[in-house]
Amino acid sequence: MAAEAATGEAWGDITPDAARRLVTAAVQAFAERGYHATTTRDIAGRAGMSPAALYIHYKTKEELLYQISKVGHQRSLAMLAEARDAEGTASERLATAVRVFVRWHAEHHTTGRVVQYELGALAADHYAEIVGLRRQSEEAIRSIIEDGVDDGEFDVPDVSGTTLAVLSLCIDVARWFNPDGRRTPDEIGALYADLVLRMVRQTG
Amino acid sequence: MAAEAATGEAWGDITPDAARRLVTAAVQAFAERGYHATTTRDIAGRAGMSPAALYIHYKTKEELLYQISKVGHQRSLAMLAEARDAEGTASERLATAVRVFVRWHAEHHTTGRVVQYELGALAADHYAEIVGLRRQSEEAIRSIIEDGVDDGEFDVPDVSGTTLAVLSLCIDVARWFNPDGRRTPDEIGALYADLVLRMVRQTG
DNA sequence: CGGGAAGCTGAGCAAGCGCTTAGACGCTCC
DNA sequence: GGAGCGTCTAAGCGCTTGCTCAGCTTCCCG
Repeated sequence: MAAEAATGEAWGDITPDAARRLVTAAVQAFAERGYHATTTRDIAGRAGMSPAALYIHYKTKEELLYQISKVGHQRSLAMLAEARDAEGTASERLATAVRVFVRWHAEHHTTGRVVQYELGALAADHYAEIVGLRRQSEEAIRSIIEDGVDDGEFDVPDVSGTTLAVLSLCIDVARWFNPDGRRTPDEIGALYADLVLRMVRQTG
Repeated sequence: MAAEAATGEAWGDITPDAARRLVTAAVQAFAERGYHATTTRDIAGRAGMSPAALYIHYKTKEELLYQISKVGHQRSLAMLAEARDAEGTASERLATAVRVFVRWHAEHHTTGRVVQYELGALAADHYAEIVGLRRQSEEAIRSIIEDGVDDGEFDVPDVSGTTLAVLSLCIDVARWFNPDGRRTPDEIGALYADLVLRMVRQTG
């Protein structure tokens, strides 16, 4: 319910209405079963239309995945870039980046699952484009960590390895997060921000 | 090459020869394309036989996935349980657990990808069995962290949340690890053991 | 040498797939 | 009022899928 509301909410700016219904239906189906196990008949059915209607709005099933993947990655990148460019110390900016990124992957864990784990089903040219967006996200995190090292706030022997680990930790939230579980997205965001700061800060 | 050798090596005790070839072929195919996108014809072809020969050794395609998943999870659990039961401080045992677990997910990243990310394709009863093994793995990590807290070595406000984060961090290595990349499995294991200790240790 | 199990193949079946087509509906605009 | 357009459906095409089966070979055991 909350999850479904969130799924819909994130795609509010897609028009016409039928196209938006198709995208949200596809997100849910892809997240539950995976791209390859999802049929176009299933997507159309969830959106309340016949199988053929899908092809009026999207040329192929893969184009639906591309749309979802592109929008999701653009949003991720925007969040991380905003945290990087904000005022404040490197610790504050890193904590914000992790908190926001993790919270998004928990709240929108269906979208996150598709965005992060169904990349391999994209066509070659679409895949290349998405990989570009991912590299920019990685650069945003790395840049904050480098600032912290330069300022003497952080003690990080392996900057790119730690960047990878931080991103990996945040992303994997989409895989295991359960909306019926004990923790809210806010709580997980706060916990992870704390854990990441411990990973990079000057040791005692 | 190294990766393929590792893929084969991990399944050395399966007989007869044809069954082992099928399993290693299935691991590679599932890891590359995912379970649903892999055809039984592809698996049989990689193992050097006709599509029909697969069904002499395994009743269904899902049974192949189950076999891979079960053996992989049993090995994971054995590694973590051994680290839990070893001599030494909680710090030493946690570092060993992470180092070994991460190294395995890097060395056997094809197997790891299948084991960790294709669970959802298992039949309901097989899935339930695997979930039991996963819970035991989680308990092993949690137990080491609890020991560290009791001994005053660790400062962990949220034990189960941190346990989840540690496991998640290790598991996700299978997703991003690239054998042609700069880092060896040993190096990643050492880096991650250090990062995890920083997450749990008393802050100075 | 003979018989039966085990391993394997070529051919193919039923079902389900992504996607297309022909045609009908309702809307706007002149 | 009817032409034109965007939206949608029922039907179905061509293909691939997981899986089966009759029959062939190979090898062990007496």
